Amino acid sequence: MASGKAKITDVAARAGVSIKTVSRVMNREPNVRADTRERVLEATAALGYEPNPAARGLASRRSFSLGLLYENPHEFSYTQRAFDGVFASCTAAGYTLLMLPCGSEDDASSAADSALHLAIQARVDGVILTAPLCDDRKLLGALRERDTPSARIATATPEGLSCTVRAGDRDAACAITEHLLDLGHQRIAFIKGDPRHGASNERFAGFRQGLEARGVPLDATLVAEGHFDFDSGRQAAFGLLNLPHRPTAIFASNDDMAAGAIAAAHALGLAVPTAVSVAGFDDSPIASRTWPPLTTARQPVFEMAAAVTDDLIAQLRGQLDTPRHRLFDCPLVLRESTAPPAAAAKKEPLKGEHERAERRVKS
Amino acid sequence: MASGKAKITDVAARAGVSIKTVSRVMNREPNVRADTRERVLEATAALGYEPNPAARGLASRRSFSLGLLYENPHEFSYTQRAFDGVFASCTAAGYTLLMLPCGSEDDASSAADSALHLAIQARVDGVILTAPLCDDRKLLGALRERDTPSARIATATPEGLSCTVRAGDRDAACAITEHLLDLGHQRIAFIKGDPRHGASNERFAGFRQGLEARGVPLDATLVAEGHFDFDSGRQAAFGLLNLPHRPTAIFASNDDMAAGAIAAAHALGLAVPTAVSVAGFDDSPIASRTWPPLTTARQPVFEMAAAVTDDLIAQLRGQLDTPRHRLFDCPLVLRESTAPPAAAAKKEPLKGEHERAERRVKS
DNA sequence: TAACGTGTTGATAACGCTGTCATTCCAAGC
DNA sequence: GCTTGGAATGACAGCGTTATCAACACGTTA
Repeated sequence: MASGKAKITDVAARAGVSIKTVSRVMNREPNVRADTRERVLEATAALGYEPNPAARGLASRRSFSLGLLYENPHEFSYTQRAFDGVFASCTAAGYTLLMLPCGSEDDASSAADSALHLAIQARVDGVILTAPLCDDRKLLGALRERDTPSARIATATPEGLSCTVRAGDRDAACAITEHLLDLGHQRIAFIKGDPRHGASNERFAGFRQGLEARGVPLDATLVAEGHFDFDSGRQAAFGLLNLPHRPTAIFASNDDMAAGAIAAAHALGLAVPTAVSVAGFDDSPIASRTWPPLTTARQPVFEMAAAVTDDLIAQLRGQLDTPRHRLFDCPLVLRESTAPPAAAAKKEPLKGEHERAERRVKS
Repeated sequence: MASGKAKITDVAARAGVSIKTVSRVMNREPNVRADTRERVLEATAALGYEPNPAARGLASRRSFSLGLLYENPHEFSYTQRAFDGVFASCTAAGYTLLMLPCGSEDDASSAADSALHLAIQARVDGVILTAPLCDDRKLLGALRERDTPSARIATATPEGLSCTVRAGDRDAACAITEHLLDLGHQRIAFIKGDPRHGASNERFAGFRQGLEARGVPLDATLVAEGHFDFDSGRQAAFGLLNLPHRPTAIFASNDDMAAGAIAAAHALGLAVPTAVSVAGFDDSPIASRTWPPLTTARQPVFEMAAAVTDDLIAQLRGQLDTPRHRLFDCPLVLRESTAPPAAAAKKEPLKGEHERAERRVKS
């Protein structure tokens, strides 16, 4: 209730115990009699006592804070969702969280450098790395050298001493591909993601796996490069949709690129999904903001981030002897951007759009 | 170069000075001879010395960190953009930054409480408040009580002891309205924002001002309530576009709602901008990801956040005697979601769309 | 009864830095 | 040469907590 200026000696005096006992209570250490603990808690409440984190950090050589390292994110909502998950776990465990953006534009080495500098300067107890930082060998080596525990989100190498979490990218990409095949699509284009992300390879592998399972050959002309951002998705889709024999479906390996593909289709006067189906990946906020909303696979970023943070904190507390490697499923999310290919699509793509629009007006 | 374990005594020994002199150099204090400073800097570099923030904080009674308080943001990219700006200024000034999300869903009082708790626990030197937290009287009062300096982004009350920054919402909204009027629109609908945000009133005021300047009466049936999020924008637009005598343009008071309005128009088979023009506000990332991309007003969130952070830090350093209140212009961004009203729009809205699409195919 | 173990508590020394104040240095003025 | 004053530097005491280790209380066993 009172001003936040009480210190541990005040609490100790009021509770009639030594400061060490107060410290024990605050840190939930064992071997404190129940009634003593009660008295101390009463005193802390009455005085509005909050331990001074600087003093705690200095004496214990820990900072009780973690750093979340990320590169300038391509898909701008991913970091936010990861942050929310990490923050939730940090708060529950009494840790504070620092977001540590790392310049990326230029070269990857500078990203690693700035990451390190930030982490060292902030003296965090551990860091959480998002893709593609989590697979940067130089950065990982430097962290190991400094004995900074780390956890990795969406890594390509789910192994080693640090806890990791990743999504079942391959299976989900395979499921999306099969969904498109089930709808009757035979010419399915794929837009790859940033090759530095481990997920990119996995998703492409899932796409190929899905085709193979159905005996549909991979057409290399229908595979385009992208970088997980809207513009690269739009560019790639323009190229694909201008092909002499264009695809009836585009599977972009994330939602931001899928949104770009939709924009490209619109710009070309091709209705989605009537003339061309589009699928994404992640179920990020933009997936439900496009028109039509995107069929995608839901990557549970919040849950993944929270889980791996729990693991890292457990590791810091010595409650985890061997690192844990988690895998989360990405359930298919069916929305309106995918549909069976129109038989007449190649000849009169606009017919479908017109009919569809009319059908919906005043709905 | 070396391990990050060097302490100030090591540096002092190597440089042949006292620890106090090292401290002076590290803190850029005056009255250190140039060659002494050089020797110290050489030693810090050689030893890879990084001051221990906990010890610094304990001794100086400062944390060298700021907190960025925000509510569960309606428009998910705003916080990220603000964060980037605040972070840039913090880094430049040697401060670290804590993001402090405050639960909001339920009641506003709990948001203020959780905000306070976070800020106190983290012992930040100051906090930066985003809307609508920045106008929460209870929160502001509690901060003042605890002598926690604050800065406010997008406040409705640009006054008082804390530095503030806001956008010229009214003027920009007026400019957008005039843009629509200039295109020939007479029936312009407006979707209001979350009433707890000061910007909501300002933008609505700007809309009315624009109409008034041109002598167009305000039609109350064309004003809908929204909450700055996609869904409320879509809902509101559905209502407006289903009106017997529907508007030819919709001005949504932020981009997320405008994206919702576009989705509603698409769902009703109304082409944008041929059958209905849509304008947003903010120029957030989604503004360039919709189809068609949004005409909007660019709110320079990064610059605003960076500027107010600079001001707060200057205040903390005692370099600013009276609080500074900044105002940033929001330039109009013309994209493809606005166009002159189609003469035939009311009778055959789909005609325009069809033609437009055909004209664009293979472009 | 004495010795022992276990659970509980406290006295005191760090932790690595900054603030305060004393001291030294050195050039300028008499 | 001696004094003076401001610039440069250092000695040392905290800052508020945790860690270490000693001390104590109390029930159990020999």
